[in-house]
Amino acid sequence: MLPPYHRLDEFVPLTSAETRIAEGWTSSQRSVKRHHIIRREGDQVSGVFFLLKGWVSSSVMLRDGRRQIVKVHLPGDMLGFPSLSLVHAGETLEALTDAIICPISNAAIGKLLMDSPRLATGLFLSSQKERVALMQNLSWLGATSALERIVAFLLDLHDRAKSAGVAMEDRFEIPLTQQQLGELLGLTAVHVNRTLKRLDSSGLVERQKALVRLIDIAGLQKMTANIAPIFAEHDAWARLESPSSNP
Amino acid sequence: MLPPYHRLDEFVPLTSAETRIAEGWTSSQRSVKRHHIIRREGDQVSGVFFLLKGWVSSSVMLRDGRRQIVKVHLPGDMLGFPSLSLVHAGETLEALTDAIICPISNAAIGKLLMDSPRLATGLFLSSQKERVALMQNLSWLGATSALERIVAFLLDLHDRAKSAGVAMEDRFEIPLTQQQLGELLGLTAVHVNRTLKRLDSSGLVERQKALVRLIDIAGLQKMTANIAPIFAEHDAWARLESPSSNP
DNA sequence: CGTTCCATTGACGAAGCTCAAAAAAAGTGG
DNA sequence: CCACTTTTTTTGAGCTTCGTCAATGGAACG
Repeated sequence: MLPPYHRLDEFVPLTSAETRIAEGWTSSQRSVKRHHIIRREGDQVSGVFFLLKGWVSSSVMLRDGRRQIVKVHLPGDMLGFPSLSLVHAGETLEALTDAIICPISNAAIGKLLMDSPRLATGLFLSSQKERVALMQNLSWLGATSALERIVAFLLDLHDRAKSAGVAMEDRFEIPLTQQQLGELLGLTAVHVNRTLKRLDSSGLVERQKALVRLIDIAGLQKMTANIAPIFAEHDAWARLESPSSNP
Repeated sequence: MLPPYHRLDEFVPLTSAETRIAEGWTSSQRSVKRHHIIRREGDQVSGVFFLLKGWVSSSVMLRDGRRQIVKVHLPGDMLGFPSLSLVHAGETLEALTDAIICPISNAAIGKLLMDSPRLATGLFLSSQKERVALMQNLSWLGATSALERIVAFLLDLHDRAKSAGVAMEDRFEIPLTQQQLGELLGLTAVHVNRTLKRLDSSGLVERQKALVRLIDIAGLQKMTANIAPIFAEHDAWARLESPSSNP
């Protein structure tokens, strides 16, 4: 059975047969420990994963050892889709916490794309949404200060974590070291630390270990007003009108 | 008829019926002048576009006026797909040169996704490839110097321009102002200028107006050795094995 | 032929990086 | 549960890259 936070029918209502296919993914569950590399950049792409529980990072490595975390995945996310277009994976998937993933083979994805157009459309649109998120992140890295970036990240992640059911109304745990935060935001760990300290002393945020409490969300949002996306309603989505789009 | 540089069957061989659908896209061609805004961020999403001729940029705007160019599109590219997941477009499409685009309606895309699984799979994988490119760009912005970034961009764009048939073996025209280059690479126009001058004087590159000549491609590649993707063969792609994947 | 856009350059300032070290926390084997 | 190691956070000092502001000349364009 799919967890309550699954988002497969976010874009397209599914038939019951299609829902069964999606539920079938969860029949093979794999537990992975924190820090475990689920798939390394360069590995053969044998399929993708559905993230049932836990947090997973997706990152790109540079030859000199630096790396860029490109996405922090939460329960309900699909992992590894970009690499479907490559022979060798272009991203490393690493468990940030103990996690449960459900492997889905290339063949299963291929069959789905051929035989389940509604499900395929859902995955297609969900991938486009990920592209929008990447574009947004790109604009953060390219055009904003460290403080804006960190605040924007906290707010965005908090929203997503709430949707995924892993955050309280005003607080949540972020299983990322400051080093990793830096790799995500394009900053050094030292500068992440200084910026977080500055945030602490502003009184808008409170930290105890990995637990982050957003004391004044409105105040934080004001800080990112300049860099907020102009249009990004996350609650309403286009439907592709088509004669056969209702089950 | 599709231009020779179309890449729709890069991932999946198409049936002749599907090829006809793709060719049908080019039946409605729209000419747009340089600087014309094809679609502005926030506009209703009525469809996508196939870029038949010319260069188009895709950018994200921040409220304070700064903007981030997230992609420079070349002939043969599909434009506007990410926004299919949104009601209001999340990206601005602007013609960098005089261009010819072919509008494709939401309904046509919806029909295609429902009725032409092979074509849909091609679009799906091509979108995943775009995600990989975005991830790569993210790592450039997050973890590299201005010089590395500019050189990496020149090499990457030159490759793509050659594939699209708009570049010679060692030179091509880049219809971007230094301001736009800055918006693409997360730098100020002033710093782009200084860095380009530095490149000039290194003798690896020669510029006359928009015409750029890569004098020593191997030397340039060496400069980006540290930031080159570890795995990124652009000439071999995964096939999703499936009983029905051969026409 | 003036107006506007674009490239170029200089002087200066600031955000963020490097190096280094110490304190705190987390993991580990017995 | 304790000693020990390793990782992570925190802080300081100095430096570099890149940004800001401002001005000039040249090219493009109506």
